[in-house]
Amino acid sequence: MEQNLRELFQVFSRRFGFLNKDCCQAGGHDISLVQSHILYEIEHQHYPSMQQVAETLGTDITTFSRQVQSLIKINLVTKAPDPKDRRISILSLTKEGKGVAENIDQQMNQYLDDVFSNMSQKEKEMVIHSVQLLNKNMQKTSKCCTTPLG
Amino acid sequence: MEQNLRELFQVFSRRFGFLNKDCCQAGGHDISLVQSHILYEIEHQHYPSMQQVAETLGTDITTFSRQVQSLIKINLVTKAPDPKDRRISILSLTKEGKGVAENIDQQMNQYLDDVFSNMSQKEKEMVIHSVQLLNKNMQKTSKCCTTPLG
DNA sequence: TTAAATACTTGCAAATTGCAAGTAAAAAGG
DNA sequence: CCTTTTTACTTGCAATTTGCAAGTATTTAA
Repeated sequence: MEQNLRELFQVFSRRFGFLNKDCCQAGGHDISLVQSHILYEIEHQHYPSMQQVAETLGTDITTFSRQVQSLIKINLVTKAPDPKDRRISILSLTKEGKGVAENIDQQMNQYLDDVFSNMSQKEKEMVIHSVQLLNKNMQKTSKCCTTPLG
Repeated sequence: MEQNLRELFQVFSRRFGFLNKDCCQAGGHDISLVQSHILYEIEHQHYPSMQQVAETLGTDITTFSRQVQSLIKINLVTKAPDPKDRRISILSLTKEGKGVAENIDQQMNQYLDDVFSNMSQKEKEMVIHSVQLLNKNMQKTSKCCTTPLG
């Protein structure tokens, strides 16, 4: 049973990874998977700094810096110095960036709806509750695999 | 609620990705994440061909070919022509490769046990059942994100 | 018995990576 | 106040990883 645990998660995680990959190519601007994750995080965090997003994604800051540059170049992201601490760069999505992020999000949710459409309401609630529980416990067990910002 | 669905999965998937990453570095030979996934799949499939594993992982076959070469070089994997069709290369783990894979697996399971240790037996069963259900339904919905070998 | 398909490998050139070493701004210490 | 240290980020560079195009070898189809 324990053995199956990792396998279960591995399969799910891979499938979800494929979904992410497919959606960032089909969805909007034909951006890379890494870029898609960056857009997602910028949208979900409240005026995050470079550090914060890089940390969340577990990316080296130098690599991240360059990825952001490329996103700025294609006009999906902007970077502005924090007025209270000018070392810090605050990231946000441009109107176009928001569009792309939303497009990806819609596609993913459409697929996920499809996945859930074969479940009963009870099952759906169970699954959601389960993953919530999983996330909560993974955060608690900070022994491993949690960047400070989780 | 729908919006939270993707977020839920995104967070879980990322955490599990970090676990995989950490474990392949701590676990055995300081191999890369990609290599860790390859070892895992070779172990779990029954005498797979190059194509099969590459397909499962969603990797381009040329990239995969080179990754396998590097794993052969460090003596974790062997490649043998299929006697029934000599175009096909059958992959298997060396004794050392099995050791590394097992090491990684133990570390991951130890972490996962830890995560589950704060749950009741009922909760644990629910979570397992949920992810099984999720996997089953994701496979069924082949619209997207499933390589032929899933 | 020749043509087409399959399984894989190599040549390249582009993209991605991370460490080391930089700049610039803020915080801490004296 | 002025110097030192720390923090946030950027660039140089060299190594790795990537995928397309074009190859070889073997098998299947015609």
